Amino acid sequence: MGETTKMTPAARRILDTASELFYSKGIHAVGVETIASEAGVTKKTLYDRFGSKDQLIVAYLEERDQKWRKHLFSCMDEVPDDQPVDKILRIFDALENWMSTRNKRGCAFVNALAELSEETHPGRKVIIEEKKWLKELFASLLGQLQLENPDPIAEQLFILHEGLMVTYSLDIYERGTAGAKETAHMLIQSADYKKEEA
Amino acid sequence: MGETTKMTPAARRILDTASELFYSKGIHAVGVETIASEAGVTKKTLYDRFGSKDQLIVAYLEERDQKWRKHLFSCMDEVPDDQPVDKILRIFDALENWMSTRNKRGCAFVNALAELSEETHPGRKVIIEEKKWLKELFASLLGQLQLENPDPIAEQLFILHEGLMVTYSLDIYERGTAGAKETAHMLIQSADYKKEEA
DNA sequence: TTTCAAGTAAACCGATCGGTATATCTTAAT
DNA sequence: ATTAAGATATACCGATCGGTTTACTTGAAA
Repeated sequence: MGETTKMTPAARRILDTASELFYSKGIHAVGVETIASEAGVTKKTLYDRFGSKDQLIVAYLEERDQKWRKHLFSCMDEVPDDQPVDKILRIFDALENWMSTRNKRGCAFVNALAELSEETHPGRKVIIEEKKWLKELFASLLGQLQLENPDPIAEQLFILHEGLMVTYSLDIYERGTAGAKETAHMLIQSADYKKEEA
Repeated sequence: MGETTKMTPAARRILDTASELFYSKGIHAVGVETIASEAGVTKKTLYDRFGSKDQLIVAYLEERDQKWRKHLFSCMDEVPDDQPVDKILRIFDALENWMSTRNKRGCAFVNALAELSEETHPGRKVIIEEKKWLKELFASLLGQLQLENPDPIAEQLFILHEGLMVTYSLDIYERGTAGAKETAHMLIQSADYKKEEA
């Protein structure tokens, strides 16, 4: 199910239903029978459109990845391109908004990775690529500053981001993501700038 | 299965087998039949000792919690009680050691929480208590310093810890936990100390 | 007007799920 | 010597798992 592929109305309903159930109940805990009936569709239609449960899982992960990136960019687009520090901090704003609306059960990718233990499952690649992409996003934004060595800082920002995401569902924070944003700011400020001479 | 309860040899084998399988394959992906046969035990013995799969899951989580705390304390005990900063940093050493030996698939508690979606499942309490306990451990160690407001820092250390743990299995770090330890140190140093006057 | 993709309805498949039942054996404590 | 706990072996239970099959209907494009 490629990025620009138009889905049939039934396929759309199936994927929407599966996405919600996979995230809220877990992948293995939800059967195809349940998905089909909740979507108001027969099992045959589900298999005609998606081929197998595994492929439906992959479609779920790919679409969630797309939606998250889109949300992220729409938040970051509000800050001008020549202010990379603010853009980085905006990622944490985007996360807060994302979590409070459609992320009550932690990180969908981390959760899915916990269930997809088979090394060869195609869903794993989607997940790992998503994580690498985010880490690289931090790195490329830091790269716009004149930092001596942006990668270690990008790594810490990424860890901070992931930690915040997985622990958010524990409901133990009073200040939301504000604290993490301050930590992120501190991390950026702690970096050494390139020496201009030579 | 309380902390000091002596298990029968069969029960011991069952729990060991279940722990390894639950962690490596996921909870829902492993059936009681598999656990019993891998442990060299009949299903009846499993049910005689643990009552149900859910109770076996709880025993798994409780024991893993105990082992982790034991490991943590044995690492922290090597640094004197009057050096709380080093004790905090030692938590990150303990984490590195723990992860490289028995944590190749991320955080067992986060993974289990992803699969236990039912709000009433007794395993959820074990997990959430474990996370709260760790956050409080950071807070109490910071409390030994004369900090103005230790809780927000404890929160950030906790997020850092969790982020490192869940992302470790992605195999994208070259320096292991060293970077996170530096971030932790920076966080502690950033805190304001209590004003001595008044 | 024909054709074809998209859909419904419902039965069916072997395998596995968590859990129970019955009957027998071994071993250590009373 | 007797009892009771811990264990084995094995068959069984209804329910659900992912997936397939056959037959029929609908709607829009060629």
